Amino acid sequence: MDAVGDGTRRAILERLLEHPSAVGELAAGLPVSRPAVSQHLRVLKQARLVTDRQVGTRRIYAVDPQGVREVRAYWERFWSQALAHFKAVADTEAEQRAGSGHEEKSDGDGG
Amino acid sequence: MDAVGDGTRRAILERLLEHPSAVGELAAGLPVSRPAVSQHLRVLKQARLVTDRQVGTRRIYAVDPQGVREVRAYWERFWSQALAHFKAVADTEAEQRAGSGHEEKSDGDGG
DNA sequence: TCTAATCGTAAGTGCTAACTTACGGTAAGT
DNA sequence: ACTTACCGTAAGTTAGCACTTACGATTAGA
Repeated sequence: MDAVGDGTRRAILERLLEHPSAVGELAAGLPVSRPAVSQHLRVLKQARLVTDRQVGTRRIYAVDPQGVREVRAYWERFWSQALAHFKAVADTEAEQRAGSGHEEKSDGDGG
Repeated sequence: MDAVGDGTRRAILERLLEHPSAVGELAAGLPVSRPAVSQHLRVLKQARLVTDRQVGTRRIYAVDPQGVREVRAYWERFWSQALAHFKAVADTEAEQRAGSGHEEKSDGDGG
């Protein structure tokens, strides 16, 4: 969750989705230093979103599809429950109104 | 995204999913002050996750199911693409492995 | 108009985390 | 063994955010 909350980490994830990469390669394509990327990768690794393996002096990071599925499932469940709950309540309230019209109000605030 | 990244905001959303509430009511059930809730509601409103309407001196906030659907769709698309992309790449690499090894290329960075 | 109730906003504070520089460690080549 | 390449981590700095207190604005009632 926190893992995908940061923009840089999402950029890293996007890169890794295309193909596994070493830390230096990732840093070269991002506006942050190599240690910063390394630290982000640590967070992603703790979140089980990436895996790493050593190849010579380099460390290749790759997306862990299993972790992606888990995070995705978590959020899908969250949103689904949210919508389901809302739908149920809206339905109950509609019955309670029993004939009263439902109106969506717009705040009209421009920003 | 940022909107649901904070725990307090998620708590507010959970409360609002049960039924629309005024700011004071929300604050009374949370361990933060009323202004804090008000600021969180501002973020949720900017994210189109809640709507508000004035009732007397009170302001009633409610979940905007349309916004919830949009945010949900955004993330579902994100994760789906991620998994789809990964699957495609994994498949391609599997074919490549069938004939030759896959080697990561290095490009010297200036440091 | 005066008072009570409710809310948003401004100003200021504390904590988290993202970032950089500096350093040490490991692997490969000569 | 020496050098080069690549990386993770520690230490320190800085920016952002969540929170609180203080204040002004709006609405309802007498």
